[in-house]
Amino acid sequence: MRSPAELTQAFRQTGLKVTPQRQLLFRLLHGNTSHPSADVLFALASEAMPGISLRTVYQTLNDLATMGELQSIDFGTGSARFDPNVTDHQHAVCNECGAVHDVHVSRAPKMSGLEGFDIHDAHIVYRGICADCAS
Amino acid sequence: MRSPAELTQAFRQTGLKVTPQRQLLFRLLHGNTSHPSADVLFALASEAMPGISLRTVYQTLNDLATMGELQSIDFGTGSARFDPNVTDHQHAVCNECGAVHDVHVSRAPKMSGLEGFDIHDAHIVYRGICADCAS
DNA sequence: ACGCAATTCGCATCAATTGCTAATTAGCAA
DNA sequence: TTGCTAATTAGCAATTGATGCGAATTGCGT
Repeated sequence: MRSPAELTQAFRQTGLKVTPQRQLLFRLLHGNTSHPSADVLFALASEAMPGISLRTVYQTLNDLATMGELQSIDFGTGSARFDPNVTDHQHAVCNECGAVHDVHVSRAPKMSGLEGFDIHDAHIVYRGICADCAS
Repeated sequence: MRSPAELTQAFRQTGLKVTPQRQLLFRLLHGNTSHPSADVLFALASEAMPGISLRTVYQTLNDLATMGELQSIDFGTGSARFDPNVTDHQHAVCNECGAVHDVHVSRAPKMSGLEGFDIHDAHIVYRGICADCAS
């Protein structure tokens, strides 16, 4: 995801308006590696801006996802997680605390057993116990 | 997942009863590689047994999952998919028709960038266009 | 500063799944 | 075979994450 300043330009160029609510979400998401859910972002946003609507949080997240500025990922944890890191990477999910960490793999593994499938992308999810929960 | 006959034994040994509804689901699931949702299974079951409850389908699927006879997988398609194949394999999901295919990878790729994470398992989801939809 | 289209926000709605419970039934034992 | 008892069924209510809707508000180009 680009910086709040760059997003402001991008939104206006697309015909979208830049409201205080959106600016706040830009700031909360930029450089955020915690893979927050909409609920968590709503809680964070509410601290800085009491009265902001959960509906607006969803709206802005969807706009950002549509623009390719962040990706919405379903880890099966009940609610979607949002990741402003759209570069090539994978995820490790802790079975204990639910935290999602960014990881990298050398290269995408080849699959076999299916002819003629045109692969667009591959997502890998590692599950286990993170360092914090192991101690 | 084991055969309907073997499951019958396993259920009784666990103190669970083997009802006609469950026997039907055993048959519908055994050897099934279509990764059906609860809804689809309910539709199939309803053909053979009109009046069967969706609640019962969920109940039996949960029982089977608890016993390790099948796995419930969330591909982010809105509803859980059920896979009676519990051997080591991965999945390819068609972005066009939503079909889920079983695939295999030579070995799980090593991840880097996260120290002290104890990996229990890794799931890989390939997304793209299947052979049928490409033509 | 104006005007219009975009946005906000609260509420209703939706879809997938689970909770609850009265009526039924499987399966063991006599 | 019969009876007993705990498990199961089925229908409906409830729950949760997310979206549709619409009136009031507000960005922002002119």
